[in-house]
Amino acid sequence: MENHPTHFLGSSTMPFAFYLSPNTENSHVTNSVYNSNELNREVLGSNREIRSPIAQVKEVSNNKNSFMQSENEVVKKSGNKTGQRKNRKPRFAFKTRSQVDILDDGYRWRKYGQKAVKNNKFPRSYYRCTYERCNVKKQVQRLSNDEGVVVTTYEGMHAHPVQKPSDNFEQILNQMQIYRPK
DNA sequence: CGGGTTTGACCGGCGC
DNA sequence: GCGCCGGTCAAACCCG
Repeated sequence: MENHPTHFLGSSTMPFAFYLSPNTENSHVTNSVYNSNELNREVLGSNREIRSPIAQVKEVSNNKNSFMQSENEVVKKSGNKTGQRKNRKPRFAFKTRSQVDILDDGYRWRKYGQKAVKNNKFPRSYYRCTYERCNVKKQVQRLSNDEGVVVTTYEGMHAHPVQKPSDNFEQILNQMQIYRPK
């Protein structure tokens, strides 16, 4: 994983709807935030040097999901010439304290890979949105030092409605959707 | 049978 | 160039 300069997003710009489904009753979200340094170390298991200065970690003061954006701007590494970076999409990650790995966010995901993570006893799972031509991906992984915490990283944004109807949780969904930027 | 998961192979970027 | 590493592919497999 390369350097992803991180831009912490305020809670008013949540790019996707998120809600907890009835079968994740053991879940509740934490309110701590990682920047990409910590992400690299703790989540991605990388101990390589951090190269890019990033936004400060900010504690979220409410009880909502905490998340961050890791944006793929062009960051010139030392001695790098013309940016031959490829299409890296923005990433949004947040931590959730949950017993289950699969957080139901209303979209349908198909798992396409799983990899062991260095310095982590838990594997990382890769998912892709099954909506036609929707390219949103996410990866889910559990922290090895705090196995009650699940980190979900979204890549890209859905440009389509949620596919899964939510019965009595629809209100929560709608509440969360007010944070969607136009 | 259709859709999702598993899992080893494969690929491309990067550091040495 | 070589090997490591994160990410993806895809065939086999599983399951309702």
